[in-house]
Amino acid sequence: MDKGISSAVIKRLPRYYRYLGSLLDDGIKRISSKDLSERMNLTASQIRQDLNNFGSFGQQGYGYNIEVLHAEIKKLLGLDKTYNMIIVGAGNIGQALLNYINYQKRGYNFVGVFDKNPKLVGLSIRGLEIRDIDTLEDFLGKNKVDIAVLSLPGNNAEQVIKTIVDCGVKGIWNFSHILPAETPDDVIIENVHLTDSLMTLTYKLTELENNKN
Amino acid sequence: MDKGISSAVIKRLPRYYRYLGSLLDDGIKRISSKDLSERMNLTASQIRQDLNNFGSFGQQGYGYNIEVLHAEIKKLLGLDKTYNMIIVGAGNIGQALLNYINYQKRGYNFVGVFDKNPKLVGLSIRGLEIRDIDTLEDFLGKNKVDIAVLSLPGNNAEQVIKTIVDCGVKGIWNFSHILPAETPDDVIIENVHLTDSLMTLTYKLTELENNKN
DNA sequence: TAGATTGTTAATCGATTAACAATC
DNA sequence: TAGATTGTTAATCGATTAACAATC
Repeated sequence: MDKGISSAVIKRLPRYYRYLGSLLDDGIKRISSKDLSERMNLTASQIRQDLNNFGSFGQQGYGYNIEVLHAEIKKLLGLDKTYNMIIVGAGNIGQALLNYINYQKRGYNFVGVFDKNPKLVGLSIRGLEIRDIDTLEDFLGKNKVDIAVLSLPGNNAEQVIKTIVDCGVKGIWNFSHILPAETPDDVIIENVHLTDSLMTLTYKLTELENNKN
Repeated sequence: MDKGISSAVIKRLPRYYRYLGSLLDDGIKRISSKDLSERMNLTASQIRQDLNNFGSFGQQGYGYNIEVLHAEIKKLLGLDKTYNMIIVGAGNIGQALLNYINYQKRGYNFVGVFDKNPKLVGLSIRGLEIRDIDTLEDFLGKNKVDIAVLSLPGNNAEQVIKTIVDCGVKGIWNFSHILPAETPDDVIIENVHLTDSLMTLTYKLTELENNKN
């Protein structure tokens, strides 16, 4: 039913959600597409177009009820549900995510942390014992896991992805540097390339420098 | 001179750089736009268009010399230079980045880490002593810093951004949740919203679920 | 040379912006 | 009611794809 929404629109949804959340925190009740567009640095037209992909959430002459719109987008993003998650790779990034995402108090339920380093296995972070990665397959057979976070070095990631996919996990949040292999259509992989982001920054810094001369 | 390159193209540059690096590692010497397009899941046309924004790096009948092209893109991304960097916020994310980016052995030079938590101040990570955030302004007055990494809670970030900008730092890699304030045109802020990425994943998982029914 | 593949122009496609009737 | 602002259609803009002459 929601099929065919352009990915440009989808990528803006979390941003709408953040801005609306912040307006809610400020106790603001309603907003027009024009006001929102000025805050978000978009056009009012684009906001209305984006939202109308999903429904008619506004009211002529009034604008949008922020609470309602926020809740609608929350639902669209699937944030009204809870997700069982595991972290594969308990290094700094894995630990950072465990602390950080937990803190957000959304519906993210961490049910397991895995690592292959014997020095880490057995330790606990945030009340979760780090398990040996060799027990991953067994664990996945016994527990429902919706999302696996891959925060381990790239060379190990390939085999882990295979295991995870074979065990029926549908969502992969991939911080590893592996180049995407073939995965089934019904598995969603979201790749995070932090270095890409840093390179974009250095590109722009370089451009700035060049334009000065 | 490089002014006016579309941001869609710029965002693809790091990806080209990664793929070419991986080909280099595999000892491959040359590649045609067609072959590369199949590996990267783009069209050959798009690759040629993208590259020709910056110059003519290929050769008819031959394709592209991978080593040359990789080096060219490296230069475009400003990765042939070195950057002095500081981390503001020595929590999990800050520490993860310090370890992780260092490991990459590119030209990223961490020259300082700051936090306001007295329990952290004075400790060392990766040979860098964590300094009190109150000494940030003083430090910036005495040291050239190109990029500041903001990995601290949003509520503190606003004041820190002001200090950093006032002290002439031109690049900000922002992991905090602050909504972007006004900054001068010659300051580049690259915002990383990890939760946005996770929300995109849950959106797609939800879409998948909906389409099944 | 013949084949391969680029660089580049033209055609197409999709996304953003503008305009406005509908209506709260 | 009059003013404000939506939802939506049409116009514009920009990015991607196709085509092909140039040339290694």
